[in-house]
Amino acid sequence: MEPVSAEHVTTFRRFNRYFTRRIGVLDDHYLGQNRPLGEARLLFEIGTGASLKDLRTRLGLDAGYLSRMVRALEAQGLVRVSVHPADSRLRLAELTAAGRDELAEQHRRADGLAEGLLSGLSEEQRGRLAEAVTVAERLLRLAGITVRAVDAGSADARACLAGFAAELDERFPEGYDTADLVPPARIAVFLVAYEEERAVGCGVLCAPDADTAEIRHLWVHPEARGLGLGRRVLTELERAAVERGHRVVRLDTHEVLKEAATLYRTSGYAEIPAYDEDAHASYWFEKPLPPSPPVPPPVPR
Amino acid sequence: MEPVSAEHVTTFRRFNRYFTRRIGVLDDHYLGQNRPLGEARLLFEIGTGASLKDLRTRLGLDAGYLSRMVRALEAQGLVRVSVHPADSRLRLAELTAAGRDELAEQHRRADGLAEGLLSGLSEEQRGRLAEAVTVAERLLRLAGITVRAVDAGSADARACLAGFAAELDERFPEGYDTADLVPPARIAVFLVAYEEERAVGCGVLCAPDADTAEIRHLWVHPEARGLGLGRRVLTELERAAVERGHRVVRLDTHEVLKEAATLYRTSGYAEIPAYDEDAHASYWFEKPLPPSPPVPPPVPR
DNA sequence: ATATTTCTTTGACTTTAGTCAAAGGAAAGT
DNA sequence: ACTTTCCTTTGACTAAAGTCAAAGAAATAT
Repeated sequence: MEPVSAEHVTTFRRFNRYFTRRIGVLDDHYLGQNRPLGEARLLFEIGTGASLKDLRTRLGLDAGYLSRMVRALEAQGLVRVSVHPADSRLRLAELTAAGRDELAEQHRRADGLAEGLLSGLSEEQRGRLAEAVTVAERLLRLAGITVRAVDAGSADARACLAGFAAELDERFPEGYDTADLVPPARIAVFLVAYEEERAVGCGVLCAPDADTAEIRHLWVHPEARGLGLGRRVLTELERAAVERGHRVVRLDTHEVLKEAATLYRTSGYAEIPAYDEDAHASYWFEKPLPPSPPVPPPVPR
Repeated sequence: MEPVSAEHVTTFRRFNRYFTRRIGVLDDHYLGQNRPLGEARLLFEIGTGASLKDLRTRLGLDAGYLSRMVRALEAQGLVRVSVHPADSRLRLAELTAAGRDELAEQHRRADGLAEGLLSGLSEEQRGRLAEAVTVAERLLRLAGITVRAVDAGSADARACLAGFAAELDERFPEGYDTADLVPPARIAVFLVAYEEERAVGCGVLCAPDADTAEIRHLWVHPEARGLGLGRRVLTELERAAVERGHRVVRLDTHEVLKEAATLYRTSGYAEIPAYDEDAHASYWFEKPLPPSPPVPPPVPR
């Protein structure tokens, strides 16, 4: 959309360089006592147990290389390897007590180093640093999330709807039945947000008529909340509605979903009378859309 | 001093982990086309020219290893090596045109990646990210700076005083003569601030009498400004004064040094009448010190 | 039931990274 | 003038990291 200013690029790169030089050295994995970096990383990644396949993709390693490393850790008594119960082609790696001990020691050292570094600051400054890195992490995570239109029947789409329904079921005193989800046939656009290939949010656009679009099932995975992802998906849905030529978009929400109502109000939605008798709705909102299609974006690249 | 809260350690470590995983991969040096990381780093570090000795300490490499790598780059036509004009034991490495081209390409790629990442955010979010990383970088730099008492005649002490004098000479219309510096014999404590072994600031404590301490030549290297280092050195000087049993500390400053007066005022100093006729002073300040020695700190560790 | 795909293991490599010690030329200390 | 220290080069290594291909066992597709 907007071009990225050179100043922001410079600032960000300066930080990257400084940070990797200063802190990268104090990276957790370099603290694996006398262990080669690869093994230390592997130990860390196995954590509470993982299949070799997972480890391979997570660490981006060659299959042969990984196999040997895991066997080396096994020979050292740090890891136990078993056949995966569900699929006997897979191997499952888990830490032994000794492995957990070493990992714990690794964490203790990392804590010690971080503590040493932070001790050079006053408590107030530490607070400001903590806040700054929290903000930076949130924004970096958000920047790495992509929102894509997917088939409403795809596994990711269904997983998101299941997450959405499970959460409403918990939040509503009367529960929530997956039958109340919008039927796939009525879905015009299904957006899924991906964070590193994991589906972490969704939103559905329906088209009750040519003028009107309706947004439903806007949901963000609990682990991806607080990043501003809800707003991002909402914006993308509106963009899709504009592209499809709708002139107004409406949606409903319920008072138990406080954050939602705030999001809609601050996104230009105005409350309107009920347009249906959804049992799970207590507010109805509407927002006019700009004429479609907007000027085609200048495609910076 | 104050213990570091576990929460801050956790927050900071979480960020470290996330950042090195997400961004470390996009580290400048990994962008050295098909070049081994070591060579790419070396190319980057040579930049506008450096002695092998410098490179060795900056990169922390074995002398033999470095020598071979430089020769390899030379064989590839990226680097030119010559005898150092001032000391013929040293070798000077410089980039050739081809070397500069490759480095420029490396930078372009890094810029491109950073831009791609930032393009996932709105302009407003990018601004917030830039601000957050700027704050974080400042605080991390400050945290890495150590302030130590050194001999007033040491090279670092003299280098700082020279920097201080040169700056005043430039700022004062009438100039500043190094003869106006406090004579070494009258220096009770000389503190130097080190950032990664580089002297980046200083402060002098004199002791006109048993009750009174006087702070002079408080200075921070231009490249280390904005970190809060001036306040840090000031605090350390006051601590030294308390330890030595002084009951009050005074200092003077001049109106052309605006930042200084603000620092003193916000550090508990009150303006007092002139206690000398220093040509470079237009304000005089004083601050009472707590009784000495303060309760010995609880030494957390 | 057969072919194809997926996942892991093994063997046989290469490249990168790094260490250590000896040696020689140049500068600095005495 | 001398010894000592500093800086670089060279030889002779080792360890870590990574690649590629073949092969076998298990699951999936046809």
